[in-house]
Amino acid sequence: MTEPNRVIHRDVPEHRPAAGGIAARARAAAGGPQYLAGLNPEQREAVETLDGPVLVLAGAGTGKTRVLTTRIAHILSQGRARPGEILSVTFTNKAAREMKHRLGQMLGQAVEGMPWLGTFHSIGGRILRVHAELVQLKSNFTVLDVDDQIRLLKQLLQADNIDDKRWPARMLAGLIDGWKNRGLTPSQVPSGEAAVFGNGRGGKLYAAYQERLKILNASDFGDLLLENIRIFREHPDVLRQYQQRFKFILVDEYQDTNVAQYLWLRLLSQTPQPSSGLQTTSPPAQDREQGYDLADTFGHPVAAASEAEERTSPVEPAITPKARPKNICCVGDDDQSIYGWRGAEVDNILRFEHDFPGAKVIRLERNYRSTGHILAAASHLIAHNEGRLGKTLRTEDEDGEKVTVTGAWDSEEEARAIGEEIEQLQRAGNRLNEIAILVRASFQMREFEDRFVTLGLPYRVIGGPRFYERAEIRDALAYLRLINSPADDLAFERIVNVPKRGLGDATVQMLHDIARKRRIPLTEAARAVVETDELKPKARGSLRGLLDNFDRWRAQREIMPHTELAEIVLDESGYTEMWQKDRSADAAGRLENLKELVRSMEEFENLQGFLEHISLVMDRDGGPDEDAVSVMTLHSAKGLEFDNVFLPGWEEGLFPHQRALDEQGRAGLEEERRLAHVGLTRARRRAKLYFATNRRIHGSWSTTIPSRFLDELPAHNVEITESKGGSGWGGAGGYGASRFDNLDSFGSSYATPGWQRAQANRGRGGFNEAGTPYNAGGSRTKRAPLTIEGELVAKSTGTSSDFSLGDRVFHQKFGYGLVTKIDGNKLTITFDKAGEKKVVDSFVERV
DNA sequence: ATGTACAAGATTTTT
DNA sequence: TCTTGTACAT
Repeated sequence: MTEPNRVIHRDVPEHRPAAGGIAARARAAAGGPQYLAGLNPEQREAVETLDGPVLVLAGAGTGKTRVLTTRIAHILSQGRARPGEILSVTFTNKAAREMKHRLGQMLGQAVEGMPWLGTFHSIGGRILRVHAELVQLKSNFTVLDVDDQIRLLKQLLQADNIDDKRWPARMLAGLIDGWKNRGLTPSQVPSGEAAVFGNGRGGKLYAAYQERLKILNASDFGDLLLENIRIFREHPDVLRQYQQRFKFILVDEYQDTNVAQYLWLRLLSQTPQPSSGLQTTSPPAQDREQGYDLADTFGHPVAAASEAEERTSPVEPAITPKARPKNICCVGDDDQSIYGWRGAEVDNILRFEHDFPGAKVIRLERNYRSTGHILAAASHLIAHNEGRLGKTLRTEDEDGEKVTVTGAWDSEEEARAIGEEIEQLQRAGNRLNEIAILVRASFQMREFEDRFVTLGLPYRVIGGPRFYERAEIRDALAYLRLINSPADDLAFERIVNVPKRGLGDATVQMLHDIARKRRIPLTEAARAVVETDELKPKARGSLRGLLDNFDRWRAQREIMPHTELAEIVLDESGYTEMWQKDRSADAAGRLENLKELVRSMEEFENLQGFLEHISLVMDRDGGPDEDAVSVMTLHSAKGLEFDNVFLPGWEEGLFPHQRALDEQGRAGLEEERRLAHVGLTRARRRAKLYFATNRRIHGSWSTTIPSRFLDELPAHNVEITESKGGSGWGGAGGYGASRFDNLDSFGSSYATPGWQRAQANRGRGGFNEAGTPYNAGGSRTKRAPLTIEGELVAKSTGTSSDFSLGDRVFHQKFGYGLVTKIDGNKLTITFDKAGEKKVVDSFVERV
């Protein structure tokens, strides 16, 4: 083994002696411990309790991030640690950036000396790079993303002639990912899942996958942490170094950590024994039972290669009374755990006190974000969950406006109603940046986009494909990756025929066969093949040309700046040209993105540095900050806040999502409810809930019933409104009042779906399907008489659609037209002026 | 090697 | 209904 100490020093430049001055600077910048002044007593305690493990149970809007940043400032200011001795992990890059930004504001320059600030994966990756040789990698390994992972698996499946259509590579990738998140070896995987790989063969495929990763000098995201854990287990001296280095550990969003992250944290957070090295005792029995046993976990990811090593089981660091956990501070909210489906363990936070003996639990319960009504509604809703630690949030803000609940006929009307409310808010002086629409599933977004385009309302969709996930960026990066590391098969494969150069599947397949048989990377295989006659002359020439290009670029790399090299590569490879020739609408945008990519390279010293950054950190930065409504999923809204929040689609089957209920049962329901809680608590001043009675699911119309979560809201804080602005299902006079009775008042009528009752009781024609649970696939032919204020009075029908093909109709907005297609209540009409449109039959009138 | 026709499947998503 | 991926023909 090399001398990790030295290596680490190279890797951590901020650890120079000058760092000691930071505490002083920090104190000066903050004017003494004045930064503590604005904190309430709870927050202050969370900041100042520096000794021993601390769990901060922080509800929504209680100043979590502020506590974490202030805590770091406090540690520095007290001289308890130097920047390099603090490890702060967050869940997302976004959160890490936010933290860094705030620290910068608080400490000025000092933040530059704060290197161990980032996500689990980025920090894990960083440690792994330093000790790469311990897992038989070179330190410049590439990190595969999901896409690469899937393609690698496809290759392996193909090579092994495993062609099981039920389990395509993408699903296998998902499984492997899941296993790694849970810290499992193939042998520990639940039999149902293991069967996917076939008996015995499963291990082989997995082993082949891991082996191939090593040959390609690559790692997937799961391994960034798992290999870390392995190194820590097998090389106690390395572990001890990091244990000694990190005097303080801070973790944000602890409720979202998965098992691998948990294990990693637990290893790092122990105090090493000063005298006799690490304890070798076994972990507590409870851990073993619950599958958290460190010793059992992931001896070696490559099953075949590991057998020998596993028997010489290394010493197992464990938390014992002697090796006490030290200054770890985890911040989280069990009520905001919404990532269970991807391996997050709420249990981690629920078990904190058990895992870290002597832990102090501090609750932050004063909410600084939302008004009284919103907070009350959210708290009452979440109180229906059983498995929670329990917090009672309070606010000193005014009650504000009640949470509104609005019913709409269908999703289109829902979008229209929300659009009009937004315009109203805008007229009243609200900035669009302070308005968000949070949906459960991304397919809901389209309806809003359509509507906003019509209205000319600026909007932005958050959480679309990230910058670096775009095809053109990934292609360009593949070129650069391949220059940097010739062994990068996935990069090679990605660009070997992009732009088209006559090297199709057959050629690539051949290269694969050679590469795998000889256990060499594709590039080397290509080099070998070019020397033979195995390829047709045309393909051979083409491949040779490509290899020559790369040789030239690699040579140029030494003598020219990397940005210039990038431009040359994109140019000479014909890649830029390919998009220039492309006539499709987004080609210009793609070229623009490529320029942006080159521009972003300027910040880095060299190609290597840039690529390392890319694989772990690069994130699309929000574009220019123009005023626009945000549309996003509830999941991506976590951690954000807006004055006005619209929450459409509160219907059974959609929210709570049917699949969550089917697959996770009660746990699934509780997670959905937490999601609802997260949604509500994003709002500062106004929260507006919507449900539609009809929604199109996979193309066919279904009648839906309002979400049970609506029943779980406290009547006192909620107002039932009509769908506004000429779109409601009118005549809601007595409707509101009757609903109030059905809203939940603490502890009562949880089981009775009041909304369903209310609907059934209305006794209005047309709602004959209301209350019928979720009949997917049923096409709706009967409908209610609609009073559309300001528009038309729709037809009252007791029978099926009154329109027939060829009917001449009138529409308020589009004018006169001809019915050309009928689909349930959706009509396709060719309007005289507006052209062909799809319209709900209630908005047109036969003339 | 590339274009077209048809079937299947369609939450949430970070690194 | 619409997208995506695979099978097949050119």
